[in-house]
Amino acid sequence: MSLTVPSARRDEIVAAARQILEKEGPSNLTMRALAERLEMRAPSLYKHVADKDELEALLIAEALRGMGEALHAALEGLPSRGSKKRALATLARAYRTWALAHPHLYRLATEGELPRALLPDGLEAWTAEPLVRVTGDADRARAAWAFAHGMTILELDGRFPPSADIDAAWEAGTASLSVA
Amino acid sequence: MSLTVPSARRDEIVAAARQILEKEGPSNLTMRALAERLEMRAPSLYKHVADKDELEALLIAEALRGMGEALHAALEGLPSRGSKKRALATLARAYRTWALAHPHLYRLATEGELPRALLPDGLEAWTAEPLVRVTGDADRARAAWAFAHGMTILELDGRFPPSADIDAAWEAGTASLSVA
DNA sequence: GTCTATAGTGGGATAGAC
DNA sequence: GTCTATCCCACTATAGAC
Repeated sequence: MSLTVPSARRDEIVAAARQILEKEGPSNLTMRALAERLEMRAPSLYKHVADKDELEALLIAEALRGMGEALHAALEGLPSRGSKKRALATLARAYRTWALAHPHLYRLATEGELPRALLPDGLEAWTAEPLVRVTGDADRARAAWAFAHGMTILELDGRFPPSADIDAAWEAGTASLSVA
Repeated sequence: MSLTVPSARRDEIVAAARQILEKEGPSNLTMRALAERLEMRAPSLYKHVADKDELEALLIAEALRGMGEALHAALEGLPSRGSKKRALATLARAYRTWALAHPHLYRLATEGELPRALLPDGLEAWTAEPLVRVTGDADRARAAWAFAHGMTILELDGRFPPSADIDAAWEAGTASLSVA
């Protein structure tokens, strides 16, 4: 099965996989369960998708598009000559909101190695673009991304104690991280 | 098998498990492989360890102790009235160095849920203590921890492009994150 | 405390007929 | 493009003898 031949059936498969992933978590996303939801037999899936890795790459691409849309949209609502610090906080809020709304998709797209060879060209960079624009510098963008990802994944993993004021920690970070 | 009954044999099992984990990664740490390394049969392991979860908790405890030692030691070498900013950078270096030296152990201890019920009381707090001391505040400590964990896990996962100047990103973050 | 034997579960993937 | 049949893999964990 070649990589990028589009097909309506395949889109249905990816949509179903996404539903399973988002609602039941990664351990329940098996080729068998996916086939069952589509009312077909598992071996038939392999006529549409090379293997599970390809399927996951298609989901990761959806995640990157979704996150990218959220981040680009967050910046659009802002005055173009406004405070960069404020823009960073806005971006951070959009990032966290998207991740908490799609925790399994967020994890899939941000944990472990990224199967770059299976992703559309330029998608990764497009997703990250708003952050680079606000920080004005690749090093600061990476620092800000690391902070946001760290906060997000630690929250998703239940690493902060119940008493922790997570909003305040985000605030402490975005207020002090340097921007352009 | 009760939780905290110490035993020499169990220490050997944990040590062997750690070797496998560190050298061959988590997917190769199976009860079978562990038994094989110890020249015994897998079922015999269950006389010493309740199950794999308990074994992993013992490894996580080792990781937290190791990281904690590295962080406490890093602060000891510093003048007690020196710059907090400088202390934060020192701590960050120690954190990163430890993680890169023990990537699989680092992942085990920082990814996913922490099995707090199976860990020694106070260990988690002791590991984090140096960071709280330097930032002087729980919110800032969490922000700094999120930054450090984000940088580390993104580096371990190969998320930064080869062209990225990871040292510079660390520097950008630690220089701007606020301290006491 | 070690063994043998094995249960029980689940997964990804392929061959070949229709 | 779908099916049936099946393979092959791997793992955790238990029962019961010694």
